[in-house]
Amino acid sequence: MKTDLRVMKTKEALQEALLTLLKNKPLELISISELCRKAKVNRGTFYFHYGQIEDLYEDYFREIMRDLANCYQEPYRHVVKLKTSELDPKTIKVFHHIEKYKPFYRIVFSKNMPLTYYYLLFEEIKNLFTKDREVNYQVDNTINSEYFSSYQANAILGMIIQWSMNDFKQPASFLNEQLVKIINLEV
Amino acid sequence: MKTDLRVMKTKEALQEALLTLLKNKPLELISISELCRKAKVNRGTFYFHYGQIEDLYEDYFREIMRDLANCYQEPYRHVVKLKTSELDPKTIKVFHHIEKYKPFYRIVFSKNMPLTYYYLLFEEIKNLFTKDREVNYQVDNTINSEYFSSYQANAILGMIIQWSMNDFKQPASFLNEQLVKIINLEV
DNA sequence: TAATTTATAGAACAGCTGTATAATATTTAG
DNA sequence: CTAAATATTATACAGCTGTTCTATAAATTA
Repeated sequence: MKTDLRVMKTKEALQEALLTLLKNKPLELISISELCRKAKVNRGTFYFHYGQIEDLYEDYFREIMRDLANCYQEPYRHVVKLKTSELDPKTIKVFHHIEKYKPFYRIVFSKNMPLTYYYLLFEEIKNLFTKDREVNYQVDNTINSEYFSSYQANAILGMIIQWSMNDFKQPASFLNEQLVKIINLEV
Repeated sequence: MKTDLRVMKTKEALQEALLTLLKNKPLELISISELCRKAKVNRGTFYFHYGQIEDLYEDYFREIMRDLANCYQEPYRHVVKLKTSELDPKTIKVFHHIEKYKPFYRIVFSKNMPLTYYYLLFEEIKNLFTKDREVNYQVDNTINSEYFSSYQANAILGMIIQWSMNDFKQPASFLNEQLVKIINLEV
């Protein structure tokens, strides 16, 4: 029981229409009606597959998340045991990933976007931290690892939020340097 | 030129109607029409003052932010020079503040809420960190203080996000302990 | 290929949105 | 207290939303 060809065709049409419309206006200003007109898909059909435009956007989102996962794994391909103090800024690729998909993240971090996307991003980065810790080192076992990952992941997201507020003006390399300095800071 | 009495009356009516409606359904399900019917205010009048329901909600929001500011300042009333390693978990009050306004924050952190509120919270906490640093200690001056504050503020928000995902089950004191442990962790 | 399943189109409906205008009521300022 | 300023109401309108229904087209399966 494979995916129905009709469904694929419909979804592709909607995807493409969305990306086209996104070139001219932000996500929150695109109506379902407009999208369907553009895609030549009946509005009822849209509702058959999705609930809101955001759900459609999510497909695109997940694709980019895959790229993020790859980017983040990067440092571990070079160094076996990771000590932050010797971590080369260049080996962290998260900020470069963001820079690469700048127009996309501009949307994700815009004020009107629902928290959903932020949470997806959060979960993605959190998982990477959790995985990292399992592989590379142990911490004080009275520390709850769920909260620890959340702390770390969102700290980085904090820098990214700030970066987006600065309209991504600084180069990714600058963010990297700052991150390494902050992590190595004695408290 | 004081605030027009009519305006005050209208805004109060809308505020009250909103809080009433919020008892039965989440913010995103409350329509402007419904709100105005409840408040006995003309829909046009609503648009005269606000753009969306969220703008109305923001008044309420700012009130709670004031409480947060007070809570956070708390530790500095006891200790003059703050060293995290000796910071008593009990002296940090942020988590208690969240716990106190649990129903409110449940809304703020729900998936459909726009990022706006998150950003307001973020700015609030960030400012407190910035102020703290100005008063209490200096850091490596090659570290950009804007990004450093963002890192720290959002790290705490990360724990709060996780907490909200756990439906605020753990007591605030647990979050406090975890935070102190994490901060004092040698990297 | 034929029968069955399932996606899509088209149309209709009540309710919401955002905007605009004119008439009216309330408030403020002189 | 009066005149000017301004907030509120009532009404209307085009367009969007979410849902439901029937007929039709397309794909899967046996």
